[in-house]
Amino acid sequence: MKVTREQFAEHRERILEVASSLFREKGFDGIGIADIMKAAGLTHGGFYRHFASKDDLIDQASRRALLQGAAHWERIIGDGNPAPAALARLLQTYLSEAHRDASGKGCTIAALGVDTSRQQGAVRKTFAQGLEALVEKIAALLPERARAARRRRALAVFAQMVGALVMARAVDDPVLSKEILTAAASGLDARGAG
Amino acid sequence: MKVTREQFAEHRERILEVASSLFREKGFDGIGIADIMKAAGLTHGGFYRHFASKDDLIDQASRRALLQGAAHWERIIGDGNPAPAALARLLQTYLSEAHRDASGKGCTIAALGVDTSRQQGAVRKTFAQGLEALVEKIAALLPERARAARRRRALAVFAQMVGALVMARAVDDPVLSKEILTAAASGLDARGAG
DNA sequence: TGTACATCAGTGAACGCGCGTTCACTGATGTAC
DNA sequence: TGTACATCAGTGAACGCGCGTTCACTGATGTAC
Repeated sequence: MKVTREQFAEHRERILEVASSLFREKGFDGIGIADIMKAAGLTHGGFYRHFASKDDLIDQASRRALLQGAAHWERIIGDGNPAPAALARLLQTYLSEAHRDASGKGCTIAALGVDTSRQQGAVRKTFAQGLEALVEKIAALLPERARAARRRRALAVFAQMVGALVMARAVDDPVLSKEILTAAASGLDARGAG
Repeated sequence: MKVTREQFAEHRERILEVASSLFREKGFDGIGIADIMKAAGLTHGGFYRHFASKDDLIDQASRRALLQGAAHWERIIGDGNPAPAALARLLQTYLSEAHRDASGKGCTIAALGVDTSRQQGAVRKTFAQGLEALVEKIAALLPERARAARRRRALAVFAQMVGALVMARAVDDPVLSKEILTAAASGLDARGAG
């Protein structure tokens, strides 16, 4: 049966929300339309009233996840003063066991970057834009005078964050996993202060 | 028809070789048994004479890819003297556009780390062991006196390498992609020399 | 404000397809004598 | 060394299953009057 315009919009939001989480958890290939719709409290047939295809959902859900990630970073960073403390807060949160164990609610770059590199179409551009936004937030917290130097180091810092999370999630040994997170955090803290 | 013992062993090697490459390129879910066997010059039916299941192949192909990766690193590093030059060589190779564009022949951690974190079973242990081996090779090139400090920084350095490769592959903008690789390389070079 | 009706969001069965896996069969291998 | 035969690697059809997508249908919505 038809639903109100508001309900339709709510359903769409719910599908995007659920999809952005399940994609991050299980990968683009690891979760199907039917399960996403079920998780959103709907049946799979109605999916195509909201999205043109799974690829369309992949792009839009990724965009949403990246935007929410940037908003989350903003909350952690606050006004960004003092910068070293704000950067330390970001690193501590990002390189935590909690973040490692909650991929569905966590960083989209770390969770879906590899999946995206295997994808063709709109998602790859969406990812580049999402990545740029996060890199800029890191750059704003770095001490270098020159804008180019800040950006260069922001890219390196973010790479280390993403790589550490990917590695910490891949290994099965909890001691090694924690060691990876700690090593990356301490390495970046030491530099962030300099 | 039956084949000689040597041919059987060759076929097994060829399946592993092809699988280790195709998995890295397309992910564990992105390539099927039939296509792997076809790429190895065989038909899919014979697969189960060689491996118990796809999961079994995933584990064994990953192990092979990780071992070959370690061997490749050894060739790049050489005798490891002088250490800063050896580390610089490793970074230059790892963070090259060639490596970025050849995921099927490249680093298994960067290509399949995220896939592995979604997997359960033997692969995750295989990955932890493979990762340990690579980290040790980096640690041996670092200047820190204390073993623990070398290991800590080796983990951080490797995280940055992996993250940079993942990010460089995910974005569609070739300028940004190259920028990521360069930023990570210069960041690590500066520290490696210190 | 009330009524008639076109619209369309949602349902669930059905579609074709590709997947991992199984199976009967083939015929070369390699062993027993 | 030669022969008979059990073994088994490889083939290709077939299996059940889950996937993305389509479709006829339902009935509440929201618009035209």
